[in-house]
Amino acid sequence: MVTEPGEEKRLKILDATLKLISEKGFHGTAMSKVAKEAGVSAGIIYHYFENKDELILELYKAQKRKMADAIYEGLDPAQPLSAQVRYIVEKCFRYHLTQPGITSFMQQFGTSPYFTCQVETEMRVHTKGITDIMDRAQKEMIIKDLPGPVFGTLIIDVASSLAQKQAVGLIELTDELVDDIVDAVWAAIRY
Amino acid sequence: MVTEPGEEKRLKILDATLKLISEKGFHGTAMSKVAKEAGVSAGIIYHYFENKDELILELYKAQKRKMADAIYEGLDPAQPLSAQVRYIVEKCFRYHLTQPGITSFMQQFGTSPYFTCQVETEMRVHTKGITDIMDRAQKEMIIKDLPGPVFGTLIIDVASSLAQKQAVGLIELTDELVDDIVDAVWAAIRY
Amino acid sequence: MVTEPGEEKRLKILDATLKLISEKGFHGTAMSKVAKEAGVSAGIIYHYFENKDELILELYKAQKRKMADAIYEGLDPAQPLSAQVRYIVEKCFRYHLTQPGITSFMQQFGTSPYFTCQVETEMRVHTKGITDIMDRAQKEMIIKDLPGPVFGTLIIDVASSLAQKQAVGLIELTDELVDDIVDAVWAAIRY
Amino acid sequence: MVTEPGEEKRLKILDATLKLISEKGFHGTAMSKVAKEAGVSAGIIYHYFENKDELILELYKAQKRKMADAIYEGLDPAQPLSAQVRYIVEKCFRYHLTQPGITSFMQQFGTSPYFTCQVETEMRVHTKGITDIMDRAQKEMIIKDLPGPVFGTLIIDVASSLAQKQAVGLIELTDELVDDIVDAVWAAIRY
DNA sequence: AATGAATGAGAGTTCATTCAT
DNA sequence: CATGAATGAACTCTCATTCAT
Repeated sequence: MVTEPGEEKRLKILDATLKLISEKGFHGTAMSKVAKEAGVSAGIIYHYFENKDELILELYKAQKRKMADAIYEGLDPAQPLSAQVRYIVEKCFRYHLTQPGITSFMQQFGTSPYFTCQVETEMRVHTKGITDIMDRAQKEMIIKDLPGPVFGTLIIDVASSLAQKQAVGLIELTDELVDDIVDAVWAAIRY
Repeated sequence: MVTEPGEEKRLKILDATLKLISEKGFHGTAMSKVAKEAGVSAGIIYHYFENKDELILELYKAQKRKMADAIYEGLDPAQPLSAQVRYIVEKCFRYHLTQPGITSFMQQFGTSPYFTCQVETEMRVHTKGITDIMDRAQKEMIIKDLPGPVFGTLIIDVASSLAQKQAVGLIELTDELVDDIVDAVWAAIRY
Repeated sequence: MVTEPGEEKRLKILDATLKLISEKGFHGTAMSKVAKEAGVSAGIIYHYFENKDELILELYKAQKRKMADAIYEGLDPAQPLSAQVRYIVEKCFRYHLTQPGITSFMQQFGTSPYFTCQVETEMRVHTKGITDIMDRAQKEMIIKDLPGPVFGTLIIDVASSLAQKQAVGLIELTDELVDDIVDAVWAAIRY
Repeated sequence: MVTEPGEEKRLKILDATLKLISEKGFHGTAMSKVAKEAGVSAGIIYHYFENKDELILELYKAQKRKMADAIYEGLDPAQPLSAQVRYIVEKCFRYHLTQPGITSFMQQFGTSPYFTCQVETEMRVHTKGITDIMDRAQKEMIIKDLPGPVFGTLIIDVASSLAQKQAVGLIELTDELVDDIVDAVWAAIRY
């Protein structure tokens, strides 16, 4: 058994929440709808999560972790740092563009009153793999001397903003365009 | 009289909505609270706005217009285009950083299901002053050949993302840092 | 107009609450049932009372006041103190015996976690007319030197206990029996 | 073994119920909390008790029995009847004053819709030891000619009322005060 | 005998919206 | 124009009870 039976249900609830919030927003996502979407009873959600806020917070943390892992995955430490940073930027863009649901949720969370300094600080443990590379690139004067969150904005927030604009039909992000944007972001952050 | 008495009340309602949503989010902003904050009765809101969604939409449009006007204001057509574009970028940053309430609302709107291609297209009339400059700068190969919304992301969304991170205490944006970031953004968009 | 229209609805809600709690208990009295019994919508209750606890508390205070007034009413200050005390005891018994609903509610409240020292202390203002007589009777050595709450128990709690036993059919309180019990209580408290 | 293993668990459930209801009331006492307090699973309660109402009823009966036994215990049949009655009154007061949890539960039960003529009639078997003495005292004209439940009220309900007032801090029942109250009650019931 | 995850009805409460005044 | 009491559907959350294990 890889996942216990309880864990599986927990995941179904998180998935349903992600789907609904990305489609209907926080306000449009009732717990009863989450239950229905997840195929569970309304009451059981409270067995796994203290309340709606906690459920949303847990979802955010899980997705942030997952994103960090996905971006870090495939990184070749043997490569020069500049290549590693570019890899991160590109991976970040691909990640968001291919998963509009996750992007939508993360953006809503990040712009809502849920988003606090504390939560973000807690997440640093999981993004350490990436921030370490950025820090080293900074010391080696490969990228600019800017605070970490600024890189976060230039990379993650730009990627997710664009992903959402694509989702609503404001732009079409072809592979070439993505390449150009990655180049632009690279130009922004390189020393 | 510059504003009619009715118009004044309308504005008070919009201001109250902006304040509450920026602080408490869509969910935490009840119409009754908007009324109380605006110092009007609950019923009268429906005289000025069809319903809550329409109120929020109107607020978004009004703020978008205001922002476009504020950024366009002071632009010197006599200056070289590159200077004008830099001016826009800088103005945009200052605008968001000094008005966290507006930024918070705009971001919440922009990441919510309210945000649609249609609304955004409607707004183009008001941002024309700015987009025209960007278009001309593009033709003169001062800035990259990227779709308009990409510039929108690199400038507006980056500015508002950073403004919000500052609001929750994740970064402190000193004047020098803002200059550096404007430089970085300029590096991203320049040809 | 003796009562404003809003006050009238408030009273209907309080009456409905009294009736239902006396019949079904706190647990068996849902807000929706109160609304139905009062002939109002579920939501409006929260316009008059902050929440269920507050509604119940208000009901208690109102009934306590009403009871104190009813018992005090008709008291002849010209009569000797001993007659006045006996009058109080008797009135108290009659009051509870003729209004089993009120008695049931008051008893449930008084034995529940709602009942606190603070609430009871607040009520002293309204029972002052009665407690003053008791105090004077005590000074004149007409009744025993016992703390006020002990008299409260011997008179009010005994009366309500008996009223409830009658309500469930455990005793039948004829007029003569009530007279005998009043005599017994008088024997308990007299000097 | 005095108690079988099953009986022991049954008692733990009853004890937990008593504790929680005395502290939080019927409403604030969920079966899951009873289970946790008793250190058993939620499901097993239904092996010992048909449902929550039955559990509460059983608890009441058990406590009523226990109280009757405790009060009867130590009674010396060789003593004159008047002394025996006084002994009962005093024991009753001490019992309630020293066990506020039991008193609180019994009072809540006695004032709730659980309390019926039938339940009370059933309990007569267990209080027979006491009621017999009262009956004999009545025949010998030591105490007044009042129905049994009236004595119940004057003794038990007065005792529990006072115990609760002490529990919430409305009075402090010193030994001397208790003696005085017992005297008062005796004055009420004696012929 | 024992567990505790699961159910689902129903609780308290909120809130967008209406409408008599 | 303006009020705010009133509505009632919908929300979050709880809990007595069941049942597969």
